[in-house]
Amino acid sequence: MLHFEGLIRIIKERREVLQVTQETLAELSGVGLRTLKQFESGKGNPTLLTLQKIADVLGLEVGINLKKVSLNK
Amino acid sequence: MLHFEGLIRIIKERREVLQVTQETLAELSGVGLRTLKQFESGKGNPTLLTLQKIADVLGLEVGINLKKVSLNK
DNA sequence: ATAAAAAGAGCATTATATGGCACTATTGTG
DNA sequence: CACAATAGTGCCATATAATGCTCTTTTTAT
Repeated sequence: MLHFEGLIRIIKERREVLQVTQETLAELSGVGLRTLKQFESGKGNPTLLTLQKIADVLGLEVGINLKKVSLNK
Repeated sequence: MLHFEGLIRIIKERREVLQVTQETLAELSGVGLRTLKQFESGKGNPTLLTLQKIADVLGLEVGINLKKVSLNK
């Protein structure tokens, strides 16, 4: 499972900025520690609900937007 | 499973704007028709990968952003 | 350099998402 | 209205996400 680099990066950075450990984030969000570790380490394919729970605690929100178009590719 | 109204609305609207049926979107995205139906009807909790596949075909992308702060409430 | 804290990984179990099929309901067009 | 197309649902088998436990690796602080 891979392709979630962007999302993962944002979550990790945000967690670090807020000085929250995986363990604390797991507790606060209600997501299992194992699940969080899996996701942050790039393995795993979380459900939308799991992602939302994590994001929520970090003051983030999951959204869906128009893709930015890059002309050349 | 509920709470994904926003995401669902965007996907449905976008699908309708593009005049794509659920069936076609399912085929194009590689996501099972059943899964797509579940999601759009507000039942279901798709994985991030599933959501990405759907979004991708519609020219959308899943992202995570700072929550907008509402002062009151 | 070492100890403590935090992050990652193997293994096993449980919960749940996926997806096919057949059927029903809703919507839209004549 | 009436028929066709599209959307939603029950049932069910299979795949895989979620989670806990234990252990290893990496990072951080002293």
